Amino acid sequence: MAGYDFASIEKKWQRYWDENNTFRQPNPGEENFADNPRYYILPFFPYPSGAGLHVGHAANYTPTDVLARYWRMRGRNVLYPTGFDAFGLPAEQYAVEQGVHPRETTRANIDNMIRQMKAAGYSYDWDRAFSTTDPDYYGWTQWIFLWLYNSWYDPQQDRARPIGDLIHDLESGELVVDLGGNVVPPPISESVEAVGGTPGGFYKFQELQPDQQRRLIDEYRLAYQAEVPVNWCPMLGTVLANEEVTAEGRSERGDHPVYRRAMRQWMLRITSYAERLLADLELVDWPDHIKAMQRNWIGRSAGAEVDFPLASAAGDEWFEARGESVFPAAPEDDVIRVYTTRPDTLFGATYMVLAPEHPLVERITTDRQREQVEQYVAQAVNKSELERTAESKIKTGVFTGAYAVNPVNREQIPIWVADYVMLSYGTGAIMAVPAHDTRDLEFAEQFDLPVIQVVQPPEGEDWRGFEGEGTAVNSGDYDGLPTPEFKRTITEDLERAGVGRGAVNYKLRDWLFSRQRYWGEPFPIVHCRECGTVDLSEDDLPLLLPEMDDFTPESSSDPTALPHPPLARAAEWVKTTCPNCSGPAERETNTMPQWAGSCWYYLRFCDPHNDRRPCSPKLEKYWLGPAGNNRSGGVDLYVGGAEHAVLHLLYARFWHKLLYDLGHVSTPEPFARLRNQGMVLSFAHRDKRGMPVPPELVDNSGETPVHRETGEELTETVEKMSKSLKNVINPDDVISKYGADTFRMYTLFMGPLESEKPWNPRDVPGVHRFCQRVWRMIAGDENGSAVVTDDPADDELERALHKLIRKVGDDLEAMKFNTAIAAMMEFANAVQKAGKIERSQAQRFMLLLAPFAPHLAEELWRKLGRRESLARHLWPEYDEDMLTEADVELPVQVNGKVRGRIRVAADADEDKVLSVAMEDAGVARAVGEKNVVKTIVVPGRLVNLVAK
RNA sequence: GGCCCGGUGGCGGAAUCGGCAGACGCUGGGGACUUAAAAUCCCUUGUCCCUCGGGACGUGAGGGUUCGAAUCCCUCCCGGGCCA
Repeated sequence: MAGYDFASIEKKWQRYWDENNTFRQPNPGEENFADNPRYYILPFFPYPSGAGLHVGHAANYTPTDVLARYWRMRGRNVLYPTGFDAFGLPAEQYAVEQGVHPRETTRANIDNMIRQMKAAGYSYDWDRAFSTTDPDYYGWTQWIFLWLYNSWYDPQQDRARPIGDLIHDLESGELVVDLGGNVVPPPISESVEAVGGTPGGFYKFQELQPDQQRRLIDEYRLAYQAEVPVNWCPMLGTVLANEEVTAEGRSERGDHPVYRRAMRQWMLRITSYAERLLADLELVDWPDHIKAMQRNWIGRSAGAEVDFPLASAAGDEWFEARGESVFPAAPEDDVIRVYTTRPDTLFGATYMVLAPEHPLVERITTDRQREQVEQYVAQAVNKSELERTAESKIKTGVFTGAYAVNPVNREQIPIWVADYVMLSYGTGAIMAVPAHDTRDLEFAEQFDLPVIQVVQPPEGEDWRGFEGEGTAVNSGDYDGLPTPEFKRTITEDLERAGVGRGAVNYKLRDWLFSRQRYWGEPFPIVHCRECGTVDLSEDDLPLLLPEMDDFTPESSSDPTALPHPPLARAAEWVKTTCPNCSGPAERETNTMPQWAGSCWYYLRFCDPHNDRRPCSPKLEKYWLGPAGNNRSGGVDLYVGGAEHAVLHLLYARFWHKLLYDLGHVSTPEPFARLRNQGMVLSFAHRDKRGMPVPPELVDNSGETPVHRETGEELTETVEKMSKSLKNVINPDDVISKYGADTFRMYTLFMGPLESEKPWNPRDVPGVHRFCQRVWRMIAGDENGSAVVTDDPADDELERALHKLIRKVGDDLEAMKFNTAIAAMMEFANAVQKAGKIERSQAQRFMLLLAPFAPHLAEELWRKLGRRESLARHLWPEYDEDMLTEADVELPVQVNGKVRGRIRVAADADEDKVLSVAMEDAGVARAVGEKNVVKTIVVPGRLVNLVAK
């Protein structure tokens, strides 16, 4: 009898699965497709790195693999793919460091990760795998970008539409252009006639010059170029997203200084979707905290926009004129527009603040203040947003010398410049109400500005700095109104007076979509001297990255250095002809950010080889349409780390909604159900000096861990795995020592999917022992023979097996892998005790074990006389009658404390149960001389007697 | 500061429609097998008291509701996450 040789068993079955395409899932319409209900389960695909797979990946891939295998055995068509998110800064930096082209490092890293995934027995459909760096894939990423570029958001229909529709509506006069350059429906005809033929303040599209027309259209595209303040990192030679910048204002990657600079960049108009991204969270089954983070990030607030005219420009005439017109779409040049969530505190506005980048700053600053203001602005713009919003008590700012008029009481208030106000939030200017806003109060105290109470807080609270709701005071006729009512009333009044209107604001900003790096998707865009920015046609995709020997970015320590994208050096590639006029033109040399490729990969997996579109509508409907419990449509189960709670998940939702609006997908949300796996931590040991000690030098045999060589006592902590702590667990090591099945089982047995838990090397052998025990049960070894028999089944064990079948199934569907394994261990212990297991019982047990320890289960299945793989064998059924027993044991409590146990028939009535309970010796002793005044019988659970 | 999640033996964790706290695994202790060890198997392992029958205490702390609370409510402490 051979022992449990996991290494050869696992290799054998991995080869078998590969050779037999066991996990290949045909699409509808393909050969061998069976018309079954689907299950689409997707782990976040990995970013291939030189370090390969770590146990954090396994915490995601193992549970999803178990479920994929389970649902296959439940007769579903399981779409269980993976791929690689391989463009971006980390891969490129790694390549630069290795001096190898990123294509090659990426390829090598992917190959290594595939090897590791196969070694862990993951049952992906490898036919569907791809990398975001494959031209066949990124061509379609570019294709989606073209749709972003060629679409606009129609607020009337509340959806994106082709840009051609906008042009059509403008040309036909269904839309006109107002003075502020906004596309609006034409004013109602009477008012047009009232001013005599030409609608005052509006242009027809045809009245604009061609280049004006082009600029207007460009302003409406969902992908557009704009001069925006960005995080410019000259050492990396690229701009960075906020999340790629640390709190200290340095690059996450490499820790280089990052500067705030205005630069012309590609942006995606995700803000158009803010409301729907928020509202549609209702449709999906996601963890509450992830939804909360998204809501937070979108940051919807309702309030009012209010115009404060400059004192120099505003007499009574200004207010009269406003009273007779409507609130303009854009404020005049001598008006400061603010956004506030608290219009009820307008009477407490004692000063105003402009963001340093606000265009008005330069114009309104008086000569006396100019030098000071300019100095201040110059230093403020280099600060990162994080530094500026950081909760520091010390506020900075400079008075401009100018004043504005508060529209509610016509009082003049000073205008300051301060960096605690962001240009990108609201209108870039605020009215400061120091009495009821902490930051305004800190600022006012710093600069000795007046503080006027306008909200009376509830009893017992200090009004100074009170930000909650209360009752109005010092607010003229509004005094006495509760905050919510005040807000409503004054918003209406402001609107009537033409100086304000209700407004909704979002913290969400448009998505900075360009990077000055080599390793990303090229933009399918050319710049033509005659035609301006021109998009490539679909037929020109994919636009391949040019071959470059030197792809390194231009690095500089000079904060004023200009970005030089590496692609700009590919002269041959850059030089092209304009698709529009055939004149000379240059290609766009920015590349897309790392997030682009992951925005739609879940869709491509449905139809990965399609060369005519990203995904056929038929396959999209089959794999992603509403089905069963999944009413919203989208991936049935998406599992990944919480660190992508906002960005990836928001970006992907945004792209999906665009594709939905344009009719390329049939549902509004991409991921119906989302779960986060918890982080895997690891024990770290340190000696007295605090130096990390690697695990092989730690002796755990005593009470406290000691150094194996020096005998020194070590401290033990649980921390994130890191090279510096020497506590990284390498899956390859675990698999070679214990096998993939043990590796998988331990990953699941550690604790619940969603909680963070430490990898404890001392616990792994426990799970391995279970695998050994199962092996011996069926195969036997030198220490004993197998206990499988063909004798008739033992009734008690049969009942235990039925309970196990139910338990494992229920736990899998609830994703409680750890308790499912515990139950299988209990069953194995019961078999051990019984000393035998009937063949069909052993077979059914193997089916239950198969999703968790597939190699072991396949091998033993075969040893039990089955010829075919069990990967698609039907999951065993349990019999409801086998779950109940004739007798039950009930604990009997006296005054809430267990004093005895009784055995009664499961269907015994209350009187019978009570009479048996009273006879129990322990119960009788506890009741003693007292009288039983109340009895509680919970059928099947317990008996409680209240004695006094 | 706000919001969310969590706190259970020596360790990871079970048990949450209120019903036997500590399943399962690890660790520790004892034993069997062995010349010995490994492997395997059996017993035991929350704390304290004990006349060995049992008893008291016990799920971060304190209070409450209830026949009964790890579970529900209130106050507080600690840890983690997100946002300010």
